[in-house]
Amino acid sequence: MTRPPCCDELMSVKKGLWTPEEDAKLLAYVSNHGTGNWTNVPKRAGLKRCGKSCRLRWTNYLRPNLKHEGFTPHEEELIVTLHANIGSRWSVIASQLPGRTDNDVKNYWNTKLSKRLALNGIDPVTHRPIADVKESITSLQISAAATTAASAAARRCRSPHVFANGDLRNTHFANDVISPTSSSSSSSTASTAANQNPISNAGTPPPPPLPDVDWVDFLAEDASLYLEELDAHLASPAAAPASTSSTILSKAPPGDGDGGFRSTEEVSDIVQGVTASDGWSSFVDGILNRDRQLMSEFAGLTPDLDLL
DNA sequence: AATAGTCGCAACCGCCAGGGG
DNA sequence: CCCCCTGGCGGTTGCGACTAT
Repeated sequence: MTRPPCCDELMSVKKGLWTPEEDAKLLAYVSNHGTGNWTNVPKRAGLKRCGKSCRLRWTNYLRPNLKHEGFTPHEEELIVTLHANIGSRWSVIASQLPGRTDNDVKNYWNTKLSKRLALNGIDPVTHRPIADVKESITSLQISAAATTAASAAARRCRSPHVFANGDLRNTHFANDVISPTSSSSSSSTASTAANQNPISNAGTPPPPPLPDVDWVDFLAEDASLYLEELDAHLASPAAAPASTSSTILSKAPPGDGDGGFRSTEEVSDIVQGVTASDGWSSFVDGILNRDRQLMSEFAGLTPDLDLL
């Protein structure tokens, strides 16, 4: 049943970093024959590499017109904005950044932007202020206490649940052992859940939390890593509300952390909004307004859901 | 100067969708 | 219509470079 490997494992396929000689061979082959039919590329180019590896090397490193310098503030804005609107669709995001690959964008997000968002009081998963998340947790706990009678019915449903407004308030993994070992890993886990199950039960009331394993538990644990910084941030007289901060890391479009799909046209609109904007505030306002408009038009619905 | 810890990037892995036979 | 191959995608890992002690 398992799919055979893309490369003949009997043949000694080299792994790891590419040498300049290998790069030269691949470049020479592609310049002569073009891209495509990657499975035959290693043999024809005289490389002891997997075809997939060749394609990746070309796409992420050797391809012409790739930028290898650092990301500009404008690119950062674009990444954060698009991530807030479409989630971790790195290829879509990268397509809006000339010279950048999805791997570049993904790495930059994972290593820099998500951490900076967290440090500035924005949950990198939902793009909402941590204060809102804290409030959600509190209200959830109150709600949970009042609705324990319904928990038996909810126990039968294993999918993460998201409120119709996009808030990820009550995701649980009844049969999964969630044991976050670091903020980045747990963030990644939550991100995956949020993005792969966007508004999975829109229109239906969220079930109450389960007493055994509740995602809020580890969210709270995870969030605690930077809640102190958030409190300090909010306590500071100079601190602006997170959603109006002039820094890139403070943007928090309301009610949309679901990673719901946006069409190419909508992505382009977002990009144009960033490009046309002469200031972060107007840019943010534009995004927020558009987000509110979309959420009101398609409350609780996403094309992903429509496909189900 | 040596060592441990952290960071960032490159590459790999597994899954999935689309297209062709 | 079905199966298989290929390419694409997102998540994860490995490792070298850098920094702090």
